Amino acid sequence: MTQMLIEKLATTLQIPIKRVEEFLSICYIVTHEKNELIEAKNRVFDKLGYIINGAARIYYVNDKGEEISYLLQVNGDVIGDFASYITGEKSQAKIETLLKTEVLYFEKSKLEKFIQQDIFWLGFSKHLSDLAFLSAKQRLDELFFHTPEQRYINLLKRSPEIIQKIPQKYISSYLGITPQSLSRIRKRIF
Amino acid sequence: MTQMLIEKLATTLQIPIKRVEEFLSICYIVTHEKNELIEAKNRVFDKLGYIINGAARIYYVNDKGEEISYLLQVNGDVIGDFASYITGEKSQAKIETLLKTEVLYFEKSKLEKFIQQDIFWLGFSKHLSDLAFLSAKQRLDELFFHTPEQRYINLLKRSPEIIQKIPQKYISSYLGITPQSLSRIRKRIF
DNA sequence: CGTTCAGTTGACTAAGGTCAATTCCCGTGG
DNA sequence: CCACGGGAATTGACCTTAGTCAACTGAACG
Repeated sequence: MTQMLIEKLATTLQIPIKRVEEFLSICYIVTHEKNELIEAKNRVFDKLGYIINGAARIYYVNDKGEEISYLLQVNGDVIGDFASYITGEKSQAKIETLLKTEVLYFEKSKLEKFIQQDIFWLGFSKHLSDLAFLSAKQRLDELFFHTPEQRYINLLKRSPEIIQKIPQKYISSYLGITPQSLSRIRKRIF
Repeated sequence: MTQMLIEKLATTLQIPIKRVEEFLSICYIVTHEKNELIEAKNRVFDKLGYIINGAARIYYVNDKGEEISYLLQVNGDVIGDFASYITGEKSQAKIETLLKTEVLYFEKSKLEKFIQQDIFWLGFSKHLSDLAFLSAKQRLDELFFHTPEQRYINLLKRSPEIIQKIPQKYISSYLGITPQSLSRIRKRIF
């Protein structure tokens, strides 16, 4: 475990280094191969992951069998279905790596044990919910207030990493449009 | 304070009646007139409200001066900007009642005092964040997976109360379309 | 080389946006 | 009681943009 990762987690999670070290005692790292299906649908998400290095997509398959990319996650992003994590209900989401990807996982049950031992972790747990809310709201705002073209331009600015790492067909789906439309938008804005 | 309201809150918040009674000690009720601007923009939301009876819209004004209805809230819904509530940052949202509306408010600072006295309220506070996340995700899914027409049909099913109480111009904005388009959708689906 | 799949391009369709005119509804004042 | 005014809702004509289906290009890989 590098010092850099610890510091980054401290910043992201807004907790002291000491606490990060404590937290890491219930974490484990898995290295996934490229294009590995790491979560199938119809299961309860009893853990969350943090991408140390790599890229993944969280997607759904609709009734026509089309895959719809709900989220594209890169370094520092979370993977999992937070709704399933908090409600304990089954998730329809599937997760696939797009590159060789190192993920730091922790299990809900372990965090719950922590909470029983030290109330600090309940506050931490609330903070996770707050972060999940804020990122859902951000994505919601993006969809609600902007056109696909604006969303693509915003994505270019906000996350060049996604543009770089992830094939266009997934990006178009994430933006809520077809690959053809994305291709035309790209043509239009240059 | 009616018994019915207490029971409803116990269900909504998923806490025992005893706790609801305790919670109500830091709450107060305000009755707003119809079409009252109850929150201007550029302020921090240090409280949240629960609509006992009535209707309100949470909206933004874009750079063209157009009002965009972000949320339409009726009986049992929350009013406020949860993002501003948790981050302490200023909100661009404005809130206006659409009917004479009774709202149950509580202040963040009061809840924080509660938390210091009894850890139960930290769990409660996390639960609020979870609920906020789930409703943001629900709205996000609605926007991401469905067309405006489907969204209107879903709204008809999910909340006839909104259709009844709230003028179409706000509903169209909430759905992300113009009043003209909503009018055409209504024509189309009958 | 040939296969495969991502990405692009073209022709056409569908749906929502825009602008303007009209109708409907409702409250108010003569 | 009726006429009028004003805003909401509808309708029409036209525009813009994304979807669809199909063909083509290009790069990666065996």
